[in-house]
Amino acid sequence: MVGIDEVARHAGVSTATVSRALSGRGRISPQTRERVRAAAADLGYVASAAASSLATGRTRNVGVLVPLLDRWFYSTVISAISSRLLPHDHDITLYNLTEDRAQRQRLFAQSLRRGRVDGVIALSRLESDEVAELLALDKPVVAVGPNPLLPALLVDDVAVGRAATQHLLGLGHRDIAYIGQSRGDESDVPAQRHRGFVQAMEDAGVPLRDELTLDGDFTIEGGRRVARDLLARARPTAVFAASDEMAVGVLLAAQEAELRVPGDLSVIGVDGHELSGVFGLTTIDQFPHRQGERAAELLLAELGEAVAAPPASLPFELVVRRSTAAPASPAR
Amino acid sequence: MVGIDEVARHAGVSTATVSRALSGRGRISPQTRERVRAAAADLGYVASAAASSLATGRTRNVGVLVPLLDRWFYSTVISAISSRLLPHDHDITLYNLTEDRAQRQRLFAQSLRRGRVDGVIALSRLESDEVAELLALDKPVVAVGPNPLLPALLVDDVAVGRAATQHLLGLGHRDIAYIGQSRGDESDVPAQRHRGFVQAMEDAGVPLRDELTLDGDFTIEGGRRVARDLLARARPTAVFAASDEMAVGVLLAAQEAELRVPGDLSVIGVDGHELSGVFGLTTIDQFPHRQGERAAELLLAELGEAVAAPPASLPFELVVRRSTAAPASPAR
DNA sequence: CTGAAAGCGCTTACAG
DNA sequence: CTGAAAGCGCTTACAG
Repeated sequence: MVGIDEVARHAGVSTATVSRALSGRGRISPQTRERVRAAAADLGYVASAAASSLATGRTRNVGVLVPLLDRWFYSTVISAISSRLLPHDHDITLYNLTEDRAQRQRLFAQSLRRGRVDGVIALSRLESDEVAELLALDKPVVAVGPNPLLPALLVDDVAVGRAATQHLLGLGHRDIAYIGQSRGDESDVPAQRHRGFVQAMEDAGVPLRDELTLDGDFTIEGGRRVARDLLARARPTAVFAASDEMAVGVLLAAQEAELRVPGDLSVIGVDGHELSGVFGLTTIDQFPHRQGERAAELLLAELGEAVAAPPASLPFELVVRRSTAAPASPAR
Repeated sequence: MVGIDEVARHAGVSTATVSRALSGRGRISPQTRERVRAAAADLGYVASAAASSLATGRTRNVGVLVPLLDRWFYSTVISAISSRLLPHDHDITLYNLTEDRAQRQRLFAQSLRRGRVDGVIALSRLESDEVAELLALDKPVVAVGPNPLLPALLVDDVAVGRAATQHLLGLGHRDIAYIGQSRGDESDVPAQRHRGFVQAMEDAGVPLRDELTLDGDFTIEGGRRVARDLLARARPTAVFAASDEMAVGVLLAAQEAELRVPGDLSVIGVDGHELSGVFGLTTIDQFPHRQGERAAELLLAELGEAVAAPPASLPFELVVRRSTAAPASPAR
């Protein structure tokens, strides 16, 4: 690889001048700048990342902490982050956080402290000691999704749960089952969506029934399994699944049970997952791509690379497709 | 961040000794090593990536070139790469290659030449000028999937196509439709799978019928659209879709057409996509997770971080589920 | 506007 | 086994 000295020699200037010409920092005459640029282009010179980051303290690299790389939501967000960072010439290094505490410990104690990143975007939910280590880095951090103690980009998931439920209530449903996830604490996304469900039901004066609240672990299979059980023993007219993947599972279970959707059963999900379109699933879209873009913009702003976007809660939107309709009127 | 000087002072040694004690390179007395380690641990010292990579020329970082981050196959492979690299203390920086030629150009001409990576894993198909720039880096490169001119990890996709077709032929099918993708050159995965299909049909002496060879663009929607058309005008007893996503689309189209699977129509896909299990789809699993692991291992070997795995073609395997069966015997 | 020189924080021959 | 010192390739006050 050609270094800055060679460029300096070719352009007949000092390395200081080369650096200034190429970085745009500091005053320099237009002619000199051009001469240097030409020489650099000729030689195919690109400044070494290690050397310039050692000299400046900046890496132009962002760390992204992700729990599961091969999940649609996360890969969509990462893709969006990448697309926003690229124009600002920032790279992404990916840190896959497993459940393995020791491994995570090493990530925070070692990897992140090597100074390889200028800032961090956390898609993973972090433990409080991890948050402490992260903040000790003294670098900008942006979280996507609830992450106590960290500046986070949030969707109002209580409102999301309410909106989904109100859609069903508005269609005339009263026997509504809820499929979510019970473990995790109160600030979790699943818990928030459930709270919205409860609020909407209570507001509508519809009594909650325990046997219609289920745990589907946020996968297609989980949704299907739970719905299979449910439909074998109860006949709700509608199901609100707290994720599109679970909702697709419900659709499959309904089909197995020979129930028509939405004739016999309405189903609504949450996410705006790519599968929701395929299955004609009504959903609350939470625009994960936009979440990634916003996270990247926020971080760039904190890094002084862009102007700060106005802080705002993340948007969501009801997308009505063919999986929801008014309940069949009872035989009269 | 605390630097090496501080550790040296605390341990009462020179920075050279600290470096040796921590890196394990060079001879050092056990006592000194321990003293240094203790001091480093106390102070929470971690060597700066920029400084040590400037000094050694090694970054302990691997670049991964990916065409589409939010596609199951790629995110699965990346996840596997990450899991293999982590134990060797190597990070991943992600380069998302879009279709935008100018952007790609900048990636190869600038980003990759900054010296931020020790090697590259290419999941994207590269143009020949891009390959040239990549090789000019003079760093280890491993490609996953066909990539002319690059050392590549390959599944024998002709054999895959043959295996899928032979499964259907073996069940007694003769009217077999093929859904793939026609654009792209001969070394492409789609073209290879198609060749396998053709070979198996010819070997079995079953004439090929043009009207049963279709283009489904490798998405669920594409597979569905094409299968809808197909089933409206022809009645193959089986469909071989060159990807699981297209095969799922076929399943959905069959359902719309009120055809039973496998009673009226057998369907086989390729990939081992997570959806194949959900839909009971017979498929040829190509173990993408293993592909990522192998790619990482190969690269680590070239970087001198591990012993070379024996080079071998990547495995695949027929997974029979409930979407394939013998054709219904014609009414007698 | 430009250059000489110090400095960023490590690593590693070289000497001892 | 250990240390002093040079060097990795940039950037940036400081002087002029």
